[in-house]
Amino acid sequence: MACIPFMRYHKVPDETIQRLPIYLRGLIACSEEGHKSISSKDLAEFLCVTPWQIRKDFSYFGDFGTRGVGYNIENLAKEIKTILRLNIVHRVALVGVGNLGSAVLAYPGFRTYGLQITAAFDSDAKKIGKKIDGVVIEDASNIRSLKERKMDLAIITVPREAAQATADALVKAGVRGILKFSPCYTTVPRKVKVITIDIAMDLARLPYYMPAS
Amino acid sequence: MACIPFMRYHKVPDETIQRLPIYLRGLIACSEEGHKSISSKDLAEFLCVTPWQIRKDFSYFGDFGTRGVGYNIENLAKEIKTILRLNIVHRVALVGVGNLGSAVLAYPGFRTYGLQITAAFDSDAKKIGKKIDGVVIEDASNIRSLKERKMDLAIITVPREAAQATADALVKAGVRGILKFSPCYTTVPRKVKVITIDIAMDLARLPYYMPAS
DNA sequence: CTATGTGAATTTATTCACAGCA
DNA sequence: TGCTGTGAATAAATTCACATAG
Repeated sequence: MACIPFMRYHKVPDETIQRLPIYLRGLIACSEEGHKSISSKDLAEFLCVTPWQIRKDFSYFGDFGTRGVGYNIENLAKEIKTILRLNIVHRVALVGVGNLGSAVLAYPGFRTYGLQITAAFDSDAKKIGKKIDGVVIEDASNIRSLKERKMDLAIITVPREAAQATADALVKAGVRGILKFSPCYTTVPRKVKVITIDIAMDLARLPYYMPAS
Repeated sequence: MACIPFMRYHKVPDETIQRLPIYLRGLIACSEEGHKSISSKDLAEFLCVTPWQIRKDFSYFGDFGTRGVGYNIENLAKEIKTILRLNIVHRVALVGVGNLGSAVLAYPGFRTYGLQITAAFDSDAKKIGKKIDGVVIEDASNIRSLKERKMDLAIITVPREAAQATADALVKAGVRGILKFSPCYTTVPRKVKVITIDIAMDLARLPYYMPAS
């Protein structure tokens, strides 16, 4: 009950957490179109989901709307940010400045959520000291400095073989959230959350849905 | 019943389909370690899932194991590939050769699943004709040629604003499976499957799981 | 005796229907 | 009256327990 803020009586499904950033993205888009208020019905239509799904998801955390009216967009966005702990700016470290790592480093989409990559590491001596998108590449052995730099979020874009060692180093440096692009399982302490994006795997399940040509 | 091959009486959960590539990845890894046969218990341990989950997932499609023994790795891998329609090599088109697109173009992980990017498109005249990872960048207007080139899988790595138009062009060219990195919803005909990878969104839900520092 | 395959039980998530408030 | 918030009903996925085959 007490360990997660804003949680009400019921346990929050992980699916709900996955949907919150979608809602946030939608609200920000609506806000940019100049709207101040929106009903669950309209937001649902905009995002191609159902109104009751939206209302149920919010109900786990509090009463954010006004009956008969709808939701104040700015306020609701702020509430979601607070739930997701995105109400503060997070500085993120990236390990593995190869093709994919460089692209992620330059990816503009993080700003929407108040996330910014402010450190990059690689083990290739030729890359150390170079600057990509304003971030100086440091030697991988410097990962340990993340503790005193108070950075606890990281992105892993190293080859599969190096993923476990990288995760170990990050955990040792106090990192507690990892977004990993390496296609493998990685063992971490219970308190550390790892989310894996496996690009090839996602592409690989597309043909299943495509009836024979 | 008839439209999806290998399906048995029960409806197959989408979660099962999402897990099949994980099993495949694990089997390939085991095979490379020289193993010929494996039990659901050992495979489960290796992949950090449960044995009954694995057995249940396979049971939707057929009897692939031998009671008292386990599964023949090579055979099971072949069965999964057939289910996912990965038993043939798929040629994939990529649209949007920016930072992320270039990285995806050079990504080595697709080979595991018999997927290869053999066409790349961009609307920036300065990029047309250049070669990245052996693939010549073509003008986006050439997307229409995908029909006669018999390519029905595509990756979208264009900015959000261009995603819908790109998807429209791809669908018009006969593409029926799309892996999209653009963070937005895209409308496509029912028969077309879109899988979205939203990098920022995945990073954005990490802080939720991290107890206050 | 071992490990699969699967109906049944359980748990979990989604959908509904409507009470309750502006 | 309109739209939220939520317990109850439904649907779905996971887990279990055991019959079955090698």
